[in-house]
Amino acid sequence: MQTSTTEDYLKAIFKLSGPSKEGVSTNAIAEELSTKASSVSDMVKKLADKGLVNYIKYQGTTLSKEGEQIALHVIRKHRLWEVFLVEKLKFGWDEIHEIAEQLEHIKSAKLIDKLDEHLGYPKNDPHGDPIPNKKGEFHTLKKYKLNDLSIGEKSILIGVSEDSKDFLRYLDSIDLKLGSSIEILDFFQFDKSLKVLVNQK
Amino acid sequence: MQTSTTEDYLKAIFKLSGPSKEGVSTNAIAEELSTKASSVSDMVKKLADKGLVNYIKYQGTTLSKEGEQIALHVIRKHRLWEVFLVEKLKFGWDEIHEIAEQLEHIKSAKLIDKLDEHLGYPKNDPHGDPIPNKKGEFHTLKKYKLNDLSIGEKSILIGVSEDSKDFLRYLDSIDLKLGSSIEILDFFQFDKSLKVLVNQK
DNA sequence: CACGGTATTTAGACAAGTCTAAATTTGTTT
DNA sequence: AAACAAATTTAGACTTGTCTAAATACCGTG
Repeated sequence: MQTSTTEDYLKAIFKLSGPSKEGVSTNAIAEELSTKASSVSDMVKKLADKGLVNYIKYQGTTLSKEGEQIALHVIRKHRLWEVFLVEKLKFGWDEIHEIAEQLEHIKSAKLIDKLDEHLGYPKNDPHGDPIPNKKGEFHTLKKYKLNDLSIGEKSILIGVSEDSKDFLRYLDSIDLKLGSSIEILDFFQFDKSLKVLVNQK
Repeated sequence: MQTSTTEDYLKAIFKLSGPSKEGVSTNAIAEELSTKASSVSDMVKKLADKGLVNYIKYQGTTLSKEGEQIALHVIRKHRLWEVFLVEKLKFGWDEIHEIAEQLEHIKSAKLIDKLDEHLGYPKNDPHGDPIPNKKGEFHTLKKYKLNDLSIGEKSILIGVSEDSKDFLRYLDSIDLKLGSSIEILDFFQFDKSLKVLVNQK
């Protein structure tokens, strides 16, 4: 059983791993986890010893199959708890990250199964990010773009003080559902807005 | 902010503190926490430095006012999560302790307030033990006896495979509610049953 | 291709908690 | 009151993860 620090590292490496198989840099991990590069250097060595990552000196780190499974499982837990906090406890979507960051480390497979059931098997968290299933599957490509989109839209939501459920409803209204084709056309840095192509229009 | 180890120690000391003000023995704490006496000896010294316990060498440990408040707050969290696990996630009452043992260390005052509200401000956990309020109050004397009773009854419940809600209903049926006078008349070691006086009869 | 700057790794130290083994205190028994 | 056993504490070591400072590797530019 891994420590919560191990889980944090695997999650960070997963988050920083682009679609390419490039190794994630030590500095990037350090920044993501608000720690020092030297600490990361130590840790990835240990994670490599446990077979959770592939690490080559000076060339960065990638997740092993097992490491990726663990990362996906932690992300699943994080996102399910976020749904719980918003849907059941009525938290604002902007307050939940820090709490879910703790809850994601609770160890009990049965707990997560029951939580999933209790929430009605949600497919996305309150930010619109997809929730991996028990096997860690979540259709990488399609959902990756949805993920990007949600980040862009989030900034706008802050401006108009909308709840994320409204955001999800908005997505419905523009006919954006699972399976819709999306293409990011442009990204405006000055206001963080996105121009996207939905279903060819 | 205290570590979860600190919280475990304070909770253990609280649990082992009888109604008297006797110091809790190092060995008793070690057994309760499945650790060694030497580790406990080290830790209580550190807890004393932080003002959370009163510790006199060779004479045991008691909680300070602040230490007791923290212990009660942890117990409050533990019991609220137990209610959640049974009432909302439909866990059996015998599966919840280990999970609540982890959940009790989650840090967020707002989370507990909202959880309490979501559960309808329950006064007792699924084992019948009282849930301290936000101030840590839970009417020590009266509830202490209820607590003892629930431990005795728990053994019986295991025998007949009853749910704790049934147990609470049973309590109602014999007219035992908050405020009823209770006196433990006898305790039979061989089958762990209790003979009690309820409302003078 | 050498140079300087950045990224990364190594070395040594530290904090929290734990353990084993040895020393000390307490308390009981005669 | 002396002696022994049980409880407790101390001493020293270990683990996990972190940090600072110093050493080393990598890489783009001249």
